[in-house]
Amino acid sequence: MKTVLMVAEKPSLANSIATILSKNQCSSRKGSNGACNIAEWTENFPPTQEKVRYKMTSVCGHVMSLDFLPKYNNWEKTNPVELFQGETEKKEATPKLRMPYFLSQEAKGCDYIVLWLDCDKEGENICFEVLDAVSKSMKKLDKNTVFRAKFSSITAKDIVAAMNTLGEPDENQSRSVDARQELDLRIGCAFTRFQTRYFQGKYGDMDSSLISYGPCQTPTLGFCVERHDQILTHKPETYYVLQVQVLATNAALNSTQKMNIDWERERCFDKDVAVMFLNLIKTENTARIVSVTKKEKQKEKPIALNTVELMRAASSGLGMGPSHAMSIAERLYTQGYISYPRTESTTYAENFDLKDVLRQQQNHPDWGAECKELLQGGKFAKPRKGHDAGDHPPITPCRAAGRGELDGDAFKLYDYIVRHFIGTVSPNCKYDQTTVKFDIAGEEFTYSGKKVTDPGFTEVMKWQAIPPEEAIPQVKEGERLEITEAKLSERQTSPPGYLTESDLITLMEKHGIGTDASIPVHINNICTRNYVSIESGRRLVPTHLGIVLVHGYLKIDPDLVKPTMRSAVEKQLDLIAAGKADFKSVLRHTIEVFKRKFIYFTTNLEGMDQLFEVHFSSLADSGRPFSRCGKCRRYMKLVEAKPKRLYCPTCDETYNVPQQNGSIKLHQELKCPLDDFELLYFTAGAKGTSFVFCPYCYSNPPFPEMGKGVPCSGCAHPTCSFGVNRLGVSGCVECEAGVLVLDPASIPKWKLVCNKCDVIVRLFDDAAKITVNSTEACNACESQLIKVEYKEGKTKLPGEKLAAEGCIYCNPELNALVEKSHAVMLKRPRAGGRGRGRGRGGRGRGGGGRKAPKDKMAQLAAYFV
DNA sequence: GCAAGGTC
Repeated sequence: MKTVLMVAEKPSLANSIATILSKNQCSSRKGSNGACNIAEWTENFPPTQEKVRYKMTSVCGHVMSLDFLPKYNNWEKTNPVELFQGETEKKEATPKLRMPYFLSQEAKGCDYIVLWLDCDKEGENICFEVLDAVSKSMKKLDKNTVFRAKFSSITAKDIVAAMNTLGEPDENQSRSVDARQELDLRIGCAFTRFQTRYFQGKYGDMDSSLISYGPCQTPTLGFCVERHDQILTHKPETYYVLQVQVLATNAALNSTQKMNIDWERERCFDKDVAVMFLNLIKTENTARIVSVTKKEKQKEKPIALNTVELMRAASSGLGMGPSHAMSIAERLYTQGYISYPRTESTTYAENFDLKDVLRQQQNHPDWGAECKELLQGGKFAKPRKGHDAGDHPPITPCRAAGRGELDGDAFKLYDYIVRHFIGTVSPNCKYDQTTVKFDIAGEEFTYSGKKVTDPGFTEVMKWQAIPPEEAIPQVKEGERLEITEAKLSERQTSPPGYLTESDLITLMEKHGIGTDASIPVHINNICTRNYVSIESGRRLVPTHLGIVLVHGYLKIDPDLVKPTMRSAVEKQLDLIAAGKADFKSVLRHTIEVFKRKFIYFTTNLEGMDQLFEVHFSSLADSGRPFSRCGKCRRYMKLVEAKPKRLYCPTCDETYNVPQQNGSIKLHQELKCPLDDFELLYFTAGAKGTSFVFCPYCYSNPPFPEMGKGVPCSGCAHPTCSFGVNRLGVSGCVECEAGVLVLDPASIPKWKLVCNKCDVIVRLFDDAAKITVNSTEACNACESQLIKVEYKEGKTKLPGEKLAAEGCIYCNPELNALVEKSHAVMLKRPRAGGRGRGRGRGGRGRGGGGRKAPKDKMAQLAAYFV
């Protein structure tokens, strides 16, 4: 029997499609990468009309992603303009998943392949990534063996229809995605590298380690700054409002009611004119009722919920950021509480059982009553028609969850999704609107009120309810009401507020900036890059850095920040997708345009730089004198703003320092024997890691194997008293390559620190002195011997001994005073973590955990022999 | 260390 491999875009879809096509008769197993499932069954294959074995699996989004060749990785050596031509390569998008390998394994011996990727351009592109991965292991790959399934919803009807009308993948659409990837990469990286290096080399207080540019993030920032500018340029204007109060008397009830009526002209900017109107009104004692009208009105219920609306509601109503909301939604989905949360569609599938969803919720303490009312009270109303994007159905609840079942934010979001769903199948909210029109000396005034006749969906979506207003008194046309007060009120026009996150999402959606899945990422980006901060009410307030950047682009080349740029590029890409333009020529032309823009930008940068100068201080004026430079012997300054660094004003050079939280101090005014720079000591507190480092070597490793950002404990210098050759004790008890090195400054909480991972080994508390005997190793385990000395009265050695020398693993007296742990706050615990230390001491021999340290020492020392 | 796009 022949075999058909079928691939969907994500595991959940593979499961749904397999269940539908096999009529729930498939077996299922976990894939070798731990993320994907493989479902199998036997059934007829429409294109060839033969019985085949089906194998349905999936990828997890893109298999590959585009990047530059490694030779372009060095920011110092690569001129950013080269990035418009530099060679690129496709790399595995998520190496951890080993997706190409997984696909090629599963494709072995398969005769046909059916591609069930999402029916959009990205999906089409993933089709070809999949084909590439299986090309070598499938029996044959041609027009007769490769099929593309085109479906518009995940319903049995659609999926079966797609299976019966298989087509072929669309290379043009896929190529348009290739083009987009390449453009985004080249443009983003060129601008980002250029402006990061330029401004970081000049200013010391920008507090941002990366000044990024991107075709989506920059326009997103642009929206926030545009609003900021509107606020700043707003000039308050004084205007005047006529305020009139009349008295309605209800003889039957023997009651009166005061009514503030609204002037039809609303406001007037000229004081003299306003005073004239007031004087005119004052000529009358009564207001004549011209008309009383009552109209039945409706407030429309919502359309079905999609991702963007969910994010908006979460931000404005629940105070949750879009990223946070989506990660919760994802969890609710995988736990089976809601349907797939990433969708553009706002219309339910025709055969979707809406009432069944209501039935699931009808016993819920919070909204069960409303569900019953819809089901049994005959109030159920057909949902409004929205948009069908052909991707996934709208977001709906899948099963009932009690308040205690989900934690705080998860329940809040779930609560919203359920209420929104119930709202969509509820009647509209109906109310009567009564409007009373008045005439006073020829000027028109109105008073209106709403009275709810049927709350409809607002019963369950309470925040949408029409607030109860004062009832309209029983008044009649022609009646005259006494004017009890008439005055002029002086007010001022006020600026708009800063953009709310919800406004921003709307703007992004409107201009096609990002997609439902990437909108939260772009918003996150502009926050973490320190371009905007989120203030109360989730409003986005741009920082100095964000404002200066956008103003700079506007000065030099507004295209760089305008939202229209993205859509212009997408139009070009659509030509490729439609087969109307050649991939290569569109790409070449667009790259050329942006390269010119880039060159123009870099040669006209003074425009932007002038703005930076106003807001930021030069490197020379930043930081405090700290340690001596090895080249000029003068003091360098420690700049604390991100990225933390040392700057030598004399040499005009900067040097990297550790970026982790912790403190940096001078290390006993000692110098690196290689370059004469003063040594520094970094410590993340008593429980954290600590090490000695040379600021020059830290940025410019003296030995190729040392790498950047390596402290003295990783330095193979043969005689320096801080190198691994003098302070190294043994191989790390956990990681492969690390060596445990004595921290010579850790007195009295002595510790060994791994020079590769976050293991620390605390030993000999309160000892006065600890030294590593770098010439003598333990016969049994090959660790270097350690000598410990205590002051009188402090010793913990047996028999009140004041000093001892031996192996800290094999000598039981010493081993008893050794304790292993992890440095806190530096790394997250490893996945599937191997516990936090194994209690007292690394065990002696035979534990199998420790590696022979001597080889490593020998390797390092070999450099100098 | 850069982008944006999928998704886990």
